[in-house]
Amino acid sequence: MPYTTKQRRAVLQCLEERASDALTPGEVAEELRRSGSPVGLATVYRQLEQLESTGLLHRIQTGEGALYQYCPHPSAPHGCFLLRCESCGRVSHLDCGHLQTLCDHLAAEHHFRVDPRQTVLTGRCQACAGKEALHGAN
Amino acid sequence: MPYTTKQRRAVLQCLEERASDALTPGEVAEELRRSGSPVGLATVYRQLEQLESTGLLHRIQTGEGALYQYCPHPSAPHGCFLLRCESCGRVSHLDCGHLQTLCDHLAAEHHFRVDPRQTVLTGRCQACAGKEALHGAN
DNA sequence: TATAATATGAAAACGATTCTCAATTTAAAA
DNA sequence: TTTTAAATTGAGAATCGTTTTCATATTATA
Repeated sequence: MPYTTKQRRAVLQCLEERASDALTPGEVAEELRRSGSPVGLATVYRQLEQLESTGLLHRIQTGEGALYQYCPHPSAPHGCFLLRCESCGRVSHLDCGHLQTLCDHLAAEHHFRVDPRQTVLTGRCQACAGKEALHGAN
Repeated sequence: MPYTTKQRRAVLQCLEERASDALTPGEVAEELRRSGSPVGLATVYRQLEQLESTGLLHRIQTGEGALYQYCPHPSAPHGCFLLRCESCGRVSHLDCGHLQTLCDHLAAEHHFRVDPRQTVLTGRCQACAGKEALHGAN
């Protein structure tokens, strides 16, 4: 059974305080160092993995590595989906009936059970879509 | 402007012949070596990247690295979504009106434009969901 | 052909992540 | 409280996927 260590609490608190950001393990370690409670990078990795497996954190896999973000409603009945803007990197949470409807449809008609915890809808947020319409598209 | 080299053709042909599989760059290189037209790993990476950017290949990012799969309909009007079974790893293509409806809804109500080419719906296919119901869940 | 632009491949470099292992901390038992 | 066994820590080494380097080879064009 896992022990409750001060490193574990520090990692979770760090992500809770920056609940609107998705951070890399390195950024978490740096943040903790600056705030005066340094945690070894290996331990940061270990704790992030454990906290994710219990549902307290979201994990977002990008081409450059993993991001972790605090999960605001860890015990939602059906989990929640993530929207990630590939331009600014921001991740937002989406709890929308239409998505549930789609998942039901996929299960019934396409024999596929989507796992919301593993699925990230990637695209453009409004702000970034607007900017790119002005300047040259990307 | 890119040249049409024999390595480029070999990489694309390799993935076309195994259109139902998502392969790692290393697996592509190995396959080519075995089939008698070896291509350097660095070149495999370069060609996969280019072929993906033209829409001929899908790219799926996993925790262990990237997978590439032949795209059966590269010029679909709205792109297509991918379903990936996190148990057996198989990737299937989904061209479904319900998904388009959802994307329209997200754009209209949530101000977010999903990019199908960047989005992978991860979950369990029927076969794997069935197996796991029998044996211990995973 | 001659040439200029582009691609190749082997090896080195790189960066994210995992592993190793001795030292430390935790939680529960005595 | 002390003891004890299990679990965690952290620094550095190791691993692994990917990118870069650069001299050589290939491609398309003049």
